[in-house]
Amino acid sequence: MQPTTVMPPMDELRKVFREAGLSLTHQRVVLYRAVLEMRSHPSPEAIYERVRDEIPSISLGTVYKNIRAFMDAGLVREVSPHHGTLRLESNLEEHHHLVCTRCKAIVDLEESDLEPVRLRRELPGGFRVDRYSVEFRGLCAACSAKPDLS
Amino acid sequence: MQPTTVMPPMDELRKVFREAGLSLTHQRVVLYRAVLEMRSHPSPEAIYERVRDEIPSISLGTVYKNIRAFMDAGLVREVSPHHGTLRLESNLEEHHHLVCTRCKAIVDLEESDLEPVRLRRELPGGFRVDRYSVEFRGLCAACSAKPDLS
DNA sequence: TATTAAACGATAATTGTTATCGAAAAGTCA
DNA sequence: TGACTTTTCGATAACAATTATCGTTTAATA
Ligand SMILES: [Mn+2]
Ligand SMILES: [Mn+2]
Ligand SMILES: [Zn+2]
Ligand SMILES: [Zn+2]
Repeated sequence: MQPTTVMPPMDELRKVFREAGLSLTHQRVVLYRAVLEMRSHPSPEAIYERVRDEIPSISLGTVYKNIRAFMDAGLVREVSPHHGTLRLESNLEEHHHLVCTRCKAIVDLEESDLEPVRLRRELPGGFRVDRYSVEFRGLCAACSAKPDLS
Repeated sequence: MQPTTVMPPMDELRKVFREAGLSLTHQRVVLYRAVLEMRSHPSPEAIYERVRDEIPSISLGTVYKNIRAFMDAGLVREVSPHHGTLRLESNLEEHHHLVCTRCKAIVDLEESDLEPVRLRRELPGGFRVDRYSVEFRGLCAACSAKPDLS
């Protein structure tokens, strides 16, 4: 059972946006609700398609701009810190990763560096697992030394 | 200590490429060796920069083509299956992912679905971890039903 | 070495994303 | 509420990462 994300009512949304420093527009409300409802980790395109039912005149640029605003405000995240460019893996051994979210560095962690991951239940509906790996996200030494020039 | 990737000598390379169905070209040899040496999970651009020292006339297109060929042959992999496009995460709880490498579907796994991940050693040099998550890669039910139309 | 198939380099095309800008809507405060 | 200021919107241009095209060069085969 998924943790039920209650769809925030209008006055709750007003507060959320206020605290995020985002003024409340119709497009934003519809976009935010759409993203919260879609539990499929949607792409900008997928959100665009979905939201066009409600606001046919909305522009793809507006979708991107607001997604970015939501991310900057911490209302949503991106699934992968490497979505911008392909990164190659030449280490074919089973292993794990340490990922710096600032400089995008990726460092290997040997499989033997951690205890084997153990599932407590069956995986949902017939998913066939090839491999798994653990991703530790954070800041590398160099990046956490530098000031947060956001 | 990293598992030392021995740089394959020429006759070993000849065999690797033969088995992968790739004819042996100078560009390929240099590219493959570069990727194996670079343990930083390099981007195509980074590989390009590196290889230009040895083959100044090489084209970025050739880098992309051969990376693709290496991936198709299973000689290297891509770090993230979602590097093509941004995917949004609206579930701010700690959780994990089931990822279908065919259709790119991403399904949440609750934190409580697996035993906590435990490290056996200290993390290398001052890395500060914000969060971690486990990614299970494989084929979803729908995709593993369908034939492999590659 | 001649023939054939595959790969290369240059460059055009595509795709995902961001920037620009005038018009429209939202925030502010009397 | 209305005048004024600030922000956002939609349209579209610009960019960046990646793939496709194509004539030339190189490798595989015998
Ligand atoms: Mn790795
Ligand atoms: Mn998720
Ligand atoms: Zn870093
Ligand atoms: Zn699938």
